[in-house]
Amino acid sequence: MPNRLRFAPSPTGELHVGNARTAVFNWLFAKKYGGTLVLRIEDTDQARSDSRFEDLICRNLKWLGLDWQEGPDCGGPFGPYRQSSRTAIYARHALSLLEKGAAYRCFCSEEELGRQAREARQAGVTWKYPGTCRNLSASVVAQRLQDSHPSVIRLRVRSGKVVFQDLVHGEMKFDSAVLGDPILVRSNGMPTYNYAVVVDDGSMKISHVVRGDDHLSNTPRQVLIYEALGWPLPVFAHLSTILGPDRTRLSKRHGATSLQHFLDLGILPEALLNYLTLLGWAPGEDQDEILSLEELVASFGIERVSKSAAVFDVHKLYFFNRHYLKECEPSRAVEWASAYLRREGLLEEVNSAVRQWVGLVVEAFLPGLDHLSQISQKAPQLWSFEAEKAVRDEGVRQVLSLPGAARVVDELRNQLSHEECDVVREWSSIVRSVKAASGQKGRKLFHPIRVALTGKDSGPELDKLVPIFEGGSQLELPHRIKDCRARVDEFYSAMLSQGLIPTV
RNA sequence: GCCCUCAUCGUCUAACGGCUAGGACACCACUCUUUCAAGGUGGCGGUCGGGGUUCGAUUCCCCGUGAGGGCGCCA
Repeated sequence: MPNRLRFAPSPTGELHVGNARTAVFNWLFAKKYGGTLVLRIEDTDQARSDSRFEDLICRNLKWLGLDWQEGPDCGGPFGPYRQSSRTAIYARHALSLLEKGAAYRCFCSEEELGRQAREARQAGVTWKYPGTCRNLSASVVAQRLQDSHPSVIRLRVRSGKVVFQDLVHGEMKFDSAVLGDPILVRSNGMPTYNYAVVVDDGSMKISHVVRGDDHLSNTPRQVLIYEALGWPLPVFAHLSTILGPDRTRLSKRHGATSLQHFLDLGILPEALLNYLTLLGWAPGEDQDEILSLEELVASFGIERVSKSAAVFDVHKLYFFNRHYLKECEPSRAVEWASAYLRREGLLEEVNSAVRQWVGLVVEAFLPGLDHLSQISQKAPQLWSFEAEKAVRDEGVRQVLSLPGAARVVDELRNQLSHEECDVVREWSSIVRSVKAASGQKGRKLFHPIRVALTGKDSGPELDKLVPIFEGGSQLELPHRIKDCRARVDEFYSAMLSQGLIPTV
């Protein structure tokens, strides 16, 4: 029998990393052991479902690098793949259960049952459906239906143990005595979740149900529905929950949790995929944790999946992202970075000259970035050079108090003042000349140069910044970038006005 | 309240019942460097508590404790 896996999100919001991880494990399972992955949209909650989210979820999954063989977008032999278009199927099977006597109609009112449940809870007693309508005679049922008395369809739960196999937890055994007869079909004719999944998984011939362990307690109920339908049980694999740093279920209040959010942040999909896989799974003794898509598939094994809940640690995600950012094709980072800079209004038209220049910017700032959107915090310093303000900065002042600092700035200004000098090409010889003329070397040489050029006491390497300043000053940008000469001149004047240049 | 699940450094995890409980992230220190990063080297740090079984328990069993989930005409 071929392996058939499924991922079944509800289109009620953006795809959460917890659900994405479930999708990843399903996908890995299908790739590793060979199998078909089915995407099914669980949109029976009409009030909260929105096709906009369905579209977004699909796009985000593809962005992560996942693919599926059957689904609402690509069709397949077991469709339709949206629960909202499967109501006839649910109704048909419900009818057959009714005929078999495996299910029955219940006319108890929602209010009455709700009242009982509340009272029981207050009294501290466990409540389950008492089975009032379990054994109504056929004529009574017919009469009430005739009177259009509203009714639901309930499963007739058998007594005894319920057993199923779970690849993560092993054999699971439950006593059906704690279960009340669950509702299969609501009074409005819509199926309940537990019933719809079973009908879908069964009729789509799903062989392995890999999902979150929040469904573990519902599984016995579902197993009984499989039994009633006379269908073979799939093998289950219940994945542990992902928690926030406070050890509660990861949710919106923990901040960034959706795939779309990480995409916007400038997290590379391969980094997120690698991290998500490592949440609740480890490749084994002494194996590197940095794993490509192919390596992940090769070393994955469902039997190594952890049973305990895992805390989502954004620092480790950033670690992977830094790694993949350094490895990634430069053009990819440049495209992405350009988008961020355009959003900040720092770029307009991105032609090939601009693109080349952004390449330099990315190369200069990349080593310090956790995620690419940080470029929009770092890069603006290329534009915002204010010498007057800079010389009042404490860090800068400290640099300028180094012996010979003023001399270095003065010499640098002299060197840059030659009309026909190509600053980028001659940068190292300019530095050499400043060094010779000022008699300074090491930090006493480079530090003053840095502050005069950038107005800051730290930042990317000067060798990388100089081409960025010079190149940037030649480009048609929304805001002009000052070249080295303008910077040093300005800085020198500011020093003069602050009395930082000793008069000789 | 009842039912279910889970429990190794701060976090993610590894360890046929048997080496000094291993690795990764984070953190700290050192190193490299013109600075901040990045890189390199090293360090700190853990088997939830109590009972058993055993020559020997992180591992098996029981009892606590803690955490998460389920008990809906939500998914």
